[in-house]
Amino acid sequence: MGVSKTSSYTEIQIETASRLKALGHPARIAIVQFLLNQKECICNDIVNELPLAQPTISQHLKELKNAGIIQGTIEGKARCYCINPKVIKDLVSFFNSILSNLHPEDQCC
Amino acid sequence: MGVSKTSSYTEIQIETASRLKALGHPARIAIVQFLLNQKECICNDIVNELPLAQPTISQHLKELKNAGIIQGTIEGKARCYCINPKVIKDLVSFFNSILSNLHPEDQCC
DNA sequence: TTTATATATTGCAATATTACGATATATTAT
DNA sequence: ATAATATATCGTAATATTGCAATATATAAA
Repeated sequence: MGVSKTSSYTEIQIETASRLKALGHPARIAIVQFLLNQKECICNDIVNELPLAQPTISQHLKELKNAGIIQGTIEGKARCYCINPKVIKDLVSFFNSILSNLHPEDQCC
Repeated sequence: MGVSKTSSYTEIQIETASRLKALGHPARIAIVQFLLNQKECICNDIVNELPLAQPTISQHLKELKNAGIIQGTIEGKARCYCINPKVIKDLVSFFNSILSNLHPEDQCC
């Protein structure tokens, strides 16, 4: 993605961006929404649900995991992924703090 | 970003992903946070605030604008950017709906 | 032990992103 | 008209992302 200057951003800015970036792809949004509806959440099920090959799904799951959006446990030959509520709560807080810092009377456009 | 299969995602998934992607970069998070503290929000001010050249800031602003995160009006030789509250509210709803669809008792990890 | 099943990793091609210098455009000031 | 200021656009190099076939790994079944 070109030369990224991460040096002068805060840890929180970098972490938030990384989480939002992880969710910034339709396939990964779809994966998260699919996981919401599953008790048993196994990669192979997702492969049947999305128009993507198994390695691609696996890669997307890895990115969601690296960003902390999902967690996974090994269950025999299967994996069980689920959503990490804390990260989602953090993101709600992030956007709510944007909303509460908006001053409509100051808006110039 | 390689061959992206957008065909079989819903409009909402695509739109949400596009907005989150726009916010998925520390510079753009920083820009949004900077705009929150400004009445007069002019690109040149941001250039002095961030470690990025003017064309790069301009490009990031364009991406935020394309994703609907910010709006801009022309004020003489300056631009006035501000945040679009509706999009932020939509994102809060998106994450809240994830939270409300999480069933802790079903979590397998 | 062989086979089937589920997922991960590797390698690679196509494409997107990031950043910036140079330059264009457009407004304001002189 | 000319110069100064503010922002946008173009072109391009460096790097990241996306997707998949091929293959590896690891568990379970026969």
